[in-house]
Amino acid sequence: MARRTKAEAAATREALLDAAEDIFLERGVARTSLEQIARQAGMTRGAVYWHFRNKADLFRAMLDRVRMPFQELIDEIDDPALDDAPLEAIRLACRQGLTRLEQPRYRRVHAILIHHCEVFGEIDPLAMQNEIASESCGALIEYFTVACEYRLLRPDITPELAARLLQSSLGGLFHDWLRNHEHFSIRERGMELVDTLLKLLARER
Amino acid sequence: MARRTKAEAAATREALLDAAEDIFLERGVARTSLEQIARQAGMTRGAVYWHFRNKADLFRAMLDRVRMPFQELIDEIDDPALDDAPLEAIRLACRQGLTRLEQPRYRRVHAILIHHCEVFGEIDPLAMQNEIASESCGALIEYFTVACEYRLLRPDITPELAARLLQSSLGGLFHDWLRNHEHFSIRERGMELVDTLLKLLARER
DNA sequence: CCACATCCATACAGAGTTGAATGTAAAAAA
DNA sequence: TTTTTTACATTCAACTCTGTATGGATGTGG
Repeated sequence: MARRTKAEAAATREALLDAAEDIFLERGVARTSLEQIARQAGMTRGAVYWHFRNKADLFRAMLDRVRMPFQELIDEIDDPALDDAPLEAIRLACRQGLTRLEQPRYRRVHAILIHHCEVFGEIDPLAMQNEIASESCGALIEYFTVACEYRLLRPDITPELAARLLQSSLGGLFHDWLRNHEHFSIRERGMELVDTLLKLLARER
Repeated sequence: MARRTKAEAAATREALLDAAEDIFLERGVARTSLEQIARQAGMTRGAVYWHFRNKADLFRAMLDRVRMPFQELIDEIDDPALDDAPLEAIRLACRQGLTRLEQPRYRRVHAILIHHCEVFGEIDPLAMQNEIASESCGALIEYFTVACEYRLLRPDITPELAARLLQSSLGGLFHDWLRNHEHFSIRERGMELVDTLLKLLARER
């Protein structure tokens, strides 16, 4: 086989990651060999070992394609009016995140991370999930705290409790949806949850 | 090695299942060999293959030790007054389930099922999770429907929405707790969620 | 007390996977 | 153009795990 152009090489790298997503999702991470990934991409294991040190390295690269920090979601909305409307900011951030999750790549990679991989090598998916969860929960608490200071919350609800409620609800819904995404739309049902929860948590007026 | 007494044989079977829980939880299902399980139990693979057909069979046996259907939780409470107080029935059933989850064996096996195993052989953990989820959600909807007929719910909340909200919240909390159970008590925080949600969902009076 | 079934250890063959070594043709650098 | 590097394919040795076959000692039923 001949050497490829730089662009072609980058393309095979992406093809390998695509193939990994496919087979990881189908058979689970542990039970797929690098040979299967290579063949799915029309390559051999030589290509895999050229682009990645081993399976853990490939896995990390796969995850790197779908990072999504919470603050970034807020920034994307980019509406200065949201500084004075924390509950609306939460609502829009959730909408932004839920919408992005509907992109096939995001859904598939998260499904792999949560449902189709165990601890292996230097990779600890549970630690990654913990990072994501605690980061998003921390951001939620901040916004709910502002909402509390603005007297937007019911007086018997603390910001921490509100944040935990919302985060648990979305987390549970997220897990259910990842198990069978064809049954419902995560964006629709997620926003249904968010809207009702925010309505219930908000001070009556 | 000599043949053991019937009771001794049953004990080694349990010891093998205990050992499997230990190592499955530590290294994940896929990466633990039957040899490791046997050695952890002080046996060899011969014992494993005598008591179980293969790893999938052993896995099933491990799960069989912790079945917990929703209706059974209600029955355990056994209070006829609950027929007329569906919201209180839900509350107590949740408390019962959350309490049981704090038993180490239940926690560990569910952690394995949800976070430490992929699809393998004839075993599909996602299908099992789906069964559990849909069963409990169905039961919740029934009780919330009764509550709705009794005018116990806010008029803008449907039974389905209430059930989904509660189930998502508990599911999300459950996942978080399984990832790091030493950070908080599932029973306490779970009941906190349940109580606030039921309070928010109930009709004001 | 005898024969047999049971409970487990040991040994073995086979398959699958990994990582590294080596080969190689073309792209890129000189 | 020549040289070097790149981007893979191919091959090989080592390891691990599985399933099964076999053996042996001892409970257990008759």
